[in-house]
Amino acid sequence: MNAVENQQFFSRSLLEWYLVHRRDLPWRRHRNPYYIWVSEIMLQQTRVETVKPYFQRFIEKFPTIEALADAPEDEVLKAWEGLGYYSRARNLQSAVREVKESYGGVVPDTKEEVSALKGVGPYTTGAILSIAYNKPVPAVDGNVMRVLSRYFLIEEDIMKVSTRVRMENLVSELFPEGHAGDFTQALMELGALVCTPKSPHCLTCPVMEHCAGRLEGKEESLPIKKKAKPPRPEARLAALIRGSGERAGQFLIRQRPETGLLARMWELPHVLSPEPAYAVSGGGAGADALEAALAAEAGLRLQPLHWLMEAEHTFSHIHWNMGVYVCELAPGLPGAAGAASRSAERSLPADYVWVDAHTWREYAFPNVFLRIISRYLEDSGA
DNA sequence: AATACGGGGAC
DNA sequence: GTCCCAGTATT
Repeated sequence: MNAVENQQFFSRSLLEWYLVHRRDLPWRRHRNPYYIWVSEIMLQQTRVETVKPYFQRFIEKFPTIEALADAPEDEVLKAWEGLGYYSRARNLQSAVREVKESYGGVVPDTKEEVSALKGVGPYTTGAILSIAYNKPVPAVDGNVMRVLSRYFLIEEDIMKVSTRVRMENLVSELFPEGHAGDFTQALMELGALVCTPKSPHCLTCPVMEHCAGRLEGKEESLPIKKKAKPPRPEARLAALIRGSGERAGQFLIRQRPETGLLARMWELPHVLSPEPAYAVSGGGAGADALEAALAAEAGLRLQPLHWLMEAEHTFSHIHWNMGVYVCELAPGLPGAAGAASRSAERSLPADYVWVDAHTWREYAFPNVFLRIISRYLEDSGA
């Protein structure tokens, strides 16, 4: 069998297999380019099972490009809460607004236009054009790299751009005439269901007999991928600042800046700590450090009351070890008991807001703060 | 080419 | 604990 015959065998077998084994996924029920687009953004670095409920809720809340374009950003972030990589949500809304303004609300169908949209890179460009418009534009993700590296025995580091480009060229040759969308999904579906990262199910694979990786006994060691750097540790101290007097039952949250980590998400006030929480472990040293740092940073005069908990949270590049104290504001300051509280309200930094056991849920928090606040409210019997 | 950017599920 | 997942933007 020559190379061309091998490619034809691969494409035809894979396509046939897909038409039988394709999963019934929410975004596969219609050929709505907006649905495809939303699902592809959500699926970046995120598993299908995680995305399903988010996708359903998101489409219910923002059924059309128009609806998403006109929504407040806060609501979009809230709908994304817990999914991670929140710039995806903000870029998606920004791009949807662009489609509304420049393309009359219709997702464009050329490579140039689609790939120019915010948050849409080479993979998502191919996914939208092939799945929504059945155009033969390659969509090479982790699944596709794994499948191709095994079947065609490609032993290049898949982290390298040059490898992804080689895979894209390969997929372009492999597209079966008139079936671009199904073929794109077939490649990913095989990677998700059969050609899995560990213990691939080769015996049920439709192209096993000509898989070069398996014939060489290398199916478990492919694809080749350089190890990622471990996240750097970062110790932090957080304050659950509860109100007293007429602010009883409330606590203080703040919104993160426009850019960087967890941009525009809400959180409890927290600061970098010289010592990890396990060294502080609820002692006065941590409370003192927190009080001093938050005074310097936000002008808040804290009165730490007691230790709440330790919280660990790992991002891809940072590991937070966070010690959390329950605090109040020193008397005479906003939220504290005392006559001056009304007029002193202005001295709260602009990005700080009081919430209570119900209203806090309207704000979008990263997971680690959802855990901390939930624990606090349980403990306080709210 | 390297790094920033979340979170969770499978082993 | 480790891996890595339907990646993109920025430097």
